[in-house]
Order: sequence, then structure tokens, then C-alpha cells
Amino acid sequence: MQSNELKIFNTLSRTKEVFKPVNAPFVGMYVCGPTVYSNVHLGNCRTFISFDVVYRYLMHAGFKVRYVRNITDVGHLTGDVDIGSEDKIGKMARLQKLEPMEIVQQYTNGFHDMMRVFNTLPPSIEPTATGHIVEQVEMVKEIIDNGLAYVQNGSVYLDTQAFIGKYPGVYGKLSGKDQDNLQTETRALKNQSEKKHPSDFAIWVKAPEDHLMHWPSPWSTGFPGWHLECSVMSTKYLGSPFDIHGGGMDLQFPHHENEIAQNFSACGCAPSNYWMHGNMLLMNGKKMSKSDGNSVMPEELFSGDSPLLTKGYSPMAVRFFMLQTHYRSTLDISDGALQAAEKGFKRLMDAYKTLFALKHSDGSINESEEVEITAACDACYTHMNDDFNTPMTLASLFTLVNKINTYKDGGSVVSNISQAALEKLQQTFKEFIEDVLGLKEEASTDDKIVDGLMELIIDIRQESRINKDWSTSDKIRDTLNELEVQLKDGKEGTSWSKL
RNA sequence: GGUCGGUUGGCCGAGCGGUUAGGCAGGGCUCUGCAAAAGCUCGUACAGCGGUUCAAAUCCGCUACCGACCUCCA
Repeated sequence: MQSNELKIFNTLSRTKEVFKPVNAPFVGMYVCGPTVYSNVHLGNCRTFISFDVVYRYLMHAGFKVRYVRNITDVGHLTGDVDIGSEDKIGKMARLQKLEPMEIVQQYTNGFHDMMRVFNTLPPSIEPTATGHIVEQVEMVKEIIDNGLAYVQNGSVYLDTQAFIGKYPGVYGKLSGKDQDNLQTETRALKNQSEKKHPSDFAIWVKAPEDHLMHWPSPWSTGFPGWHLECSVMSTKYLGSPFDIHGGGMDLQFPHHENEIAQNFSACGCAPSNYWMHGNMLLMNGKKMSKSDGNSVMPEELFSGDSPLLTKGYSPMAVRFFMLQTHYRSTLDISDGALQAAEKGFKRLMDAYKTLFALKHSDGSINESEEVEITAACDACYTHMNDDFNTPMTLASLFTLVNKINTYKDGGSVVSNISQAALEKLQQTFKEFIEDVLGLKEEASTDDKIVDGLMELIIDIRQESRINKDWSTSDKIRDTLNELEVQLKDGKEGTSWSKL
């Protein structure tokens, strides 16, 4: 069944649910951002591109969205709290002999640059963990006051057993773990000395002597637990509960599960109504992950400087490549798949350009043609409403690509559909490609000199063709080809594009 | 070991009870000075076995592979 209602797959219920915002037309969306201790890899980018499309489509659908995406700049540890772990940013600062905030600034800048390159929209608010220490200390106090956390040697732990007693059925629901399950699983972990129970987790951590980043608190000089910042910053800016909480699949447990426990513990309600999780980007069938040395940096992809790639790929081709797969499916990256995507993307964008050069003229209307075109336009909405199905949306756009190219072949004059239908086609293309999917023409063809020169060259070649001087015309074509400029001889004359 | 998910044509990937997914690659044709581009067209699928059903890629069971999470990870 298809309908005009937006449906979102909610991890909590494992079903697609009709999206009903708490306070329509306002929508609050929170997405877990990066920990800025090194460069983002392509897997990170996929998640943010996925949620960029969600953000764009919600706005396109008329919602007023406040999109909050945090920057984790403290509290994210390299391992378990009890086993000599180290703050990720603090560690980089120590290794590079820099201030932690220098590390944070450097990689935050890099992250922003990359997001811009991929044409993702900046969030409405991008709060940092270190900017919200006061609020985090407050939440720890509330949780202690509610009897759901305990202090141990200056650190504070959320008491999962007490939590389960007070809010049965909450802890473990998101990640699909029942309580027995959680117990047996964590029983195997060693050396959880300070905790009353193995599944308890730190919400405030007493800083070791040499720890670079620390703040005063009623319990110790220390720093907040990793999960706490999201609880605090999401509810501070979006209220409680807000609408959509997103993040990568791998954050489901323990991060999101713990976040839910913190929110319940502090104020008795869930942080958000809809939980969305983007699936992983794979590399040779395995999750792309920095710690496993199995990651590709976007820069390598753009330059082609990798043994796995035969060439470089543009950011927009990569974005298109990602959108050809649903956000909840894994996507395996490979050179062959990227090449296919690159060509498909080019075909789409060529048609997009062609579309706005079409002219309408009155003629006899072909009903079925008109129906087919308007149906494909409407289908874009139907597909996006079905849990943001970008691959299906692209499929509909490609059926329109075919129509557009047929009109071009026929002399670029459209007379078998109404003017309104042509305008609808143009509007749909523009809105979905640019506004919703966030795809844009690769830069650098808007140079006036280049355009003028190309016009001249094409003109000269045309003259030699008329004179049947094939060696000159082919020389022009071949030389341009070497420069990655492709000439296309059509009924309406010759056009060109970059390869 | 526990939990969850996946296995679709040469490749990437949708679909998830009856209807063409789509892109890329390949064959044929049209257009073209030739090519490219574009159009038309063709072919090869649903891991295996069993079951439910008038009907199964789609539901159920078993088997075999693969992956994610359970430990930092988008």
C-alpha cells in the first residue's frame, strides 16, 4: 500500500510507522555527530549524507526542522573506563604535543570542509560536549537524586539494575536485547571492579592524574561519560521527547541504549519518538572502520590515490553512488560500482540540463504519455514517503531521463503533452535532484572564456565537417577527448561536456 | 557462544505474496562521414532443500555461506 503519508522505519518498533511530529509543523531531529580526533572516513560520511537527505526531504515536505548534530570533543574513550582507557582527543593531543582544543579545531574544520564538499546542509545547531559541561553535571545530579546512579571513588555510574526495576522493558528494547541476554553477555567481561553490576555505565568519570581535559564537579575533578552529552544536548535544544533521533547502526548499543536510560533516569521519559539508524558502508564485505584499518578517506577517493581504485571519483558521483542504495542497507564499495555510478550520475545530470532547453509547442496531447510522465513525477514523492527510498526515487527519475532524451532526439520540441505537464516535469526534476537528493552539477563549466572558446572550436569543427575535411574535425574531437571533453553531435548541433 | 540481519542476473543494487525496478556492462537495430551521445530492442536472476498457498524472490522450517552488534566505532 502506498500513501501520501510519510512513513519512517522506527528501530524501536522495527516497523515503518506513520510520522507524526510532536508539534507539527515543527520537527526536532538529532543526529550523533563525529568524534573529532582524526579525519572523517567515508563510512562516517555516508551516515551524514543519509541524514542530510532526511533533513532535506522533511523541509521539502513543509516541516520546519531544527536539526541538531553534535561534535564530540570530550568523553569518548578508547576502551572501557575501568581498563586503563584514554580519552580519544586527549590521546591525540598527547601524541601530537598539541592542546586538546587544537585537535578538536583541526578535525572539526576538516569535517566541515568534507560535509561541504559532499553538499550536505549544515545543521541548525552544532553543539559541543565541552560547551555543555554545566548541563551535563546537572543531569548527573538529577539522576543521582532520582536514585538511579551511585558514586564510586569519584566516578558516577548509572545503576542499570535499579533502572530496570523502575522502568521495566525499557533498557535493551532499542537494540533488541532482553535483560537475561544483557546479563549473560556482560558477565564475560572482566575487571569491572567499581561497578555494582557489569552493565552499569559511567556518566561521570574521575580524571586520572595526567588527564588533560577535566572539570570540577561535586564528585570529583573529571569529565562526562560519552553517552551523556547526547542526552543533554538533544533535550536542551529540542525538548523532551523530540521527534527523530538518528545515527549509525553501530551506535544502537551501547550508545543509544544508554542515552535512553539517562533520559528516563533524569526526567522519566524517552528522548525521542522515532529512532533511525543508517547502515554501514562496507569495504570488501567488511564494515569500514578506522580501528580495523579498513577505511578509505574521501580524499583518496577523489584523487584515486589508492590501490583499490583505478581512478578518482567526484564527490557528487560518490553521493549519487550512496543514494542508489537504501540507507538501511549495507553498501559495499568497489571500483566497479563507483564507475557504474559515475556514468549513471552523468546521464542523470545531462538529462537535467537538456530538460530546461526543451521548448513546448501546442499539439495533440498523447494521453498515455502525459499520464506516464506525471505518474513518474508523483512516484518520487511516494518513494521518499516510504522511509526515504532514494533508490526508487532515482529509478523514477531515470524513467523521466528516458523521456527527456527522447524529446531531445525529436528536436527538443515538446508537443504531445501539455505545457503544465512539461513544467511539472521540470519542477520535479529540479526539486528532487537539487533540493531533496542534494545533487549538483560538478563545478567549473560556468567559465565565460571556456564557454566562448568551446563555441569557437565547435564552430570551426562544424565548418570542416561541411567541407568533408574529416581529418581536421576528427583531430579536434580526439584532442578534446584527451582533455576529457566530450563532443556530442545531435540533431540540434553539437554540444559538449566534461567526461 | 548469544542476539539480529543478509545471500537477487556479468557487476552494483530495489522490490518483500500475483504487476518492467533502476544504473553499469554485453548483443542487435536506428541516427551519424566515422565514432561518441541518444533512442528502440534482446538476453542472462532471485543460495540450497522442504512446506504453506490458486499463486512465493517475497510467508514458514531446515541447511550452507556472509556480515553487524554483544568492546571504541557513523
